[in-house]
Amino acid sequence: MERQLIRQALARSDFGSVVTVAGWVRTRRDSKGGFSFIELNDGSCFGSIQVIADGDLPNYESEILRMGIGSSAKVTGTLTESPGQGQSVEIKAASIEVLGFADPETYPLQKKRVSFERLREIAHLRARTNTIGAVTRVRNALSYATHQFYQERGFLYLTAPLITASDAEGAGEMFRVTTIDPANPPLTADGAVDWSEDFFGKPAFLTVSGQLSAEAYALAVDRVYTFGPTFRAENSNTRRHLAEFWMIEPEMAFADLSDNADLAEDYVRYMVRHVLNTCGDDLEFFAKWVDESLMDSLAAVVDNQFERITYTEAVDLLGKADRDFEYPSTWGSDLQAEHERYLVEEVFGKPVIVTDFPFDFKAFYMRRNDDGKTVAAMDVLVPQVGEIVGGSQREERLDVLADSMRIKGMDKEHYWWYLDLRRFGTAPHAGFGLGLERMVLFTTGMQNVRDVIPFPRTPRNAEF
RNA sequence: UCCGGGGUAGCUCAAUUGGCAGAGCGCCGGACUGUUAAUCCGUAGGUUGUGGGUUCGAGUCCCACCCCCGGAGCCA
Repeated sequence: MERQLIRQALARSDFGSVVTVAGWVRTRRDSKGGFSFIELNDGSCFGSIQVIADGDLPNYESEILRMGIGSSAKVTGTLTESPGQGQSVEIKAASIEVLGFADPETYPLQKKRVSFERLREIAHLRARTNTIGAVTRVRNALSYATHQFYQERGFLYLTAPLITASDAEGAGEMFRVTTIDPANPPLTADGAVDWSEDFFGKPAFLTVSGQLSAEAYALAVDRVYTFGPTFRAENSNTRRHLAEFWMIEPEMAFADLSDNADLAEDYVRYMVRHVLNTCGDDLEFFAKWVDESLMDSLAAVVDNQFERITYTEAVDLLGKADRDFEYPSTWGSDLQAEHERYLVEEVFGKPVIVTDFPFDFKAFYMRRNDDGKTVAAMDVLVPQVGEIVGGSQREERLDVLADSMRIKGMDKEHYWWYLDLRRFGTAPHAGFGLGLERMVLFTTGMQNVRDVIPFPRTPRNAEF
């Protein structure tokens, strides 16, 4: 007898057929009429399947009545139309094989709602909850849609290295990768750690971005995307930041900032459509229990063009705003979170792409505009989450790039190969990074990135 | 890292001026029921984050530290 996923069994209507499913008990309700209702879930879909366990079953008293929430079982029985409310299909069990009991005294999940904070402490079990199960399926759908979107458009999937010897990729503090024994490091003559003795013969770190690698490949095979983990050793304690997170970074040759913004907008809309098409039950759950405005937010992405404004226009809008900000916005200072939220949530009510930021507070690789003050950068901002995409047209002119690096105080020697890309057959190109966890937040209405990645890494937290 | 809030039963929380540590839910036992976050009755369940201090007496006041959450910064 072939076992089926519960998703497949629930979709059937050939009542009378024999089916086999397996999963974990979500609830058990006993009837002293001599039988029990067992809701079994295997994570293949939001719903559980109701199993009717009759008292005649040989192991009814000995096992089934001891089978609490979290127990695992394999059930074979007859698919029947359910007379009860809340489900159309159920299984009248012919046999129930208990695979693993879960002691209700010590099993940490209960039928009642458990706080997200508590679930983080039992991250190895939290995927068995409605919410985290739904998050897991949406996250998967976004990943699938990502590959589909880029593959359809001729982008090559690029596996960028996770270990880098660039000591500054321009995006925050880095984790060091070393094989040196910290208790007994090799030392130079002046007593400092001798990194030339380390595994790579120089200091090495976990990557903060695959962008530089992606640029090299885009300037050879036209368009690529990376999709992998990224690491930031910042002491960030917010609901939007992780020390290890997943980022998708497309990079296109022969493309400018406008092409880049088009790609980002198409990509985000593509993902939202895919989730709407494939995760209906999960979204319904989020809209009911997590974020009542979720469907409106998603509809705003599908039905509208994103608003596009320049940084300068944004500062003007903020200056005219009829409200007080904690920090005033002046041209030349970066937009504060409160400014971004005002623009996205109050002025436009849909995603906003802000472009052309001042050179002073943006990265060295961004292409300098003709005005001499701004660079061809862009941020995509969405309601609730804020910045979900950051990108730019890259500086393809060797002399300008070298000048920008000089102004930013960077050592050109470390970037010799990056400069080579401009020295030999340079071309206009552009790309961006999209944070997967932030995208999951946006598509689920969840509030905290720590709840939308399987095992979150944050300062002082890497238990699982 | 900075600012604010918090840490009391398995979970979510209460505890007046410093005066006998409580409730709901869950678990367990019983009743009842084609049930749906079932309902009703009952039992058990505590090193009040850690370490000091003040006091006849500290969950409560003082000092130090740890951890969690939210906001800010860093950014995706």
